[in-house]
Amino acid sequence: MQPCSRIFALVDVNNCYVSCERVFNPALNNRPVVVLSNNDGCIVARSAEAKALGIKMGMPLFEVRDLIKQHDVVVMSSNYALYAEMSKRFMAILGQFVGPQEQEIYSIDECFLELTDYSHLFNLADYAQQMRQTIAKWIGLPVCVGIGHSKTQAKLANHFAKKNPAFNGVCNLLDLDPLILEFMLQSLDVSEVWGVGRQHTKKLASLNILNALDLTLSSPKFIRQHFSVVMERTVLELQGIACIEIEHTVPDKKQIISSRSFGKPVTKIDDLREALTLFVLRAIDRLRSQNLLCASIGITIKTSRFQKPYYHPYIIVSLSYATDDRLLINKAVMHGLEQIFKPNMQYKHAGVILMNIVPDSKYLPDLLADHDKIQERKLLTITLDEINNKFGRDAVSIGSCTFKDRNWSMAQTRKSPSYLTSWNDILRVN
DNA sequence: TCTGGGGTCCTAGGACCC
DNA sequence: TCTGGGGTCCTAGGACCC
Repeated sequence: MQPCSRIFALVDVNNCYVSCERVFNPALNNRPVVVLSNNDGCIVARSAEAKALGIKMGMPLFEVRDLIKQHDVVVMSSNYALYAEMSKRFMAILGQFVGPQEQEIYSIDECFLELTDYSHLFNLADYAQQMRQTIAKWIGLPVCVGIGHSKTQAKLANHFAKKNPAFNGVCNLLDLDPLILEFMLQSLDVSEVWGVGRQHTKKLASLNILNALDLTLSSPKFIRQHFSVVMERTVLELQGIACIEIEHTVPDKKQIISSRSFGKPVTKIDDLREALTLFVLRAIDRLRSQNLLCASIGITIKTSRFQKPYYHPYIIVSLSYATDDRLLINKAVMHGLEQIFKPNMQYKHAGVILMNIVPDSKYLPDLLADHDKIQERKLLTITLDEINNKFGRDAVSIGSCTFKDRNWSMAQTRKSPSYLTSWNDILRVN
């Protein structure tokens, strides 16, 4: 074990949504419980008891109706506001165990920690047990912790911690006997590895890579030839070489989706208009809450994918400038809808996607100060007001900037009403 | 009859510019 | 008249994640 190798942990709430419900309703303890998706259509969370009955993640409710009746399974609609609040507290508690740079909120119920600097201060398994106990005591949620030399290893270890009670909720790969680890990897289907989905599982099988050990022992180069850099990284990570960093700050969204399935099929364009208008409002709320603007919008409507013919058109409407204006965006969405709407169809789903997202102009000073932090393509928008206030010049610009050797080059998009040709132009007027 | 919602990244290929 | 290559940008599609 090299002294310089990094150490990561993944902390994960067990059966998150069910566990959150149980905190406020202890009568649910020791009973099979499932939580449903938005339209009460699918199962999105299951208690251990429900899993034991063979109820699978993502199953449509109607397929397990009999099982549910037979075993008196508690069925609940989801309450995302509750889960989000519990998640916030869960993350805050973990924040007391590491520095802000060492914590990544990965999803509502998962948190990566970097523990590299703690291994000489604490026994890491004990430290992880402390986290578990604190979370259990303060907010009543059960969690498991996996520890390894990379995020992928930490994920794997977390899986082991959950499946094998002997670990008592904490699995530290670094402490494991190599032979036992090898056996565990061999017993684990390759599809359980983080980053390996259904399609890749099939392809890996054709290459005779069937379990986690096979993949760990594969040559990264060989894997790169058959897959992409993503899978190559997965192999390296499995081998204990950290390739994926902790993201301690939440990056700006690159797209914001608001979409829903309809309980009953929708046939009239007016009903779609109504639904899409609501989605626009929801999406813009999220856009604004993060001080972002968007410059194009995707509109999608779909018939049931379980029925033929499956009609699922998609259109992108570009705006001439980045905005968060409700009326403007809604108008664009209505326009797009008219392009793709076909009558006599049974629509089951619709959605709005805000794209081409850029920071609100109020971040411009930060961008100026930190411009060497921006390494690659990044959309930069400067509004008319911003230019007037800051630079006293009447200009509007939307464009992609490429950062090269501390010089900005700016390529205007076709849509720009007018544009500045270089970053220096802006600096000069200043 | 009933089948979730919200994201990211990578790659390939075409358009376009110089 | 014919012919080129490097580079960027954009999009679609496919894969993955929770």
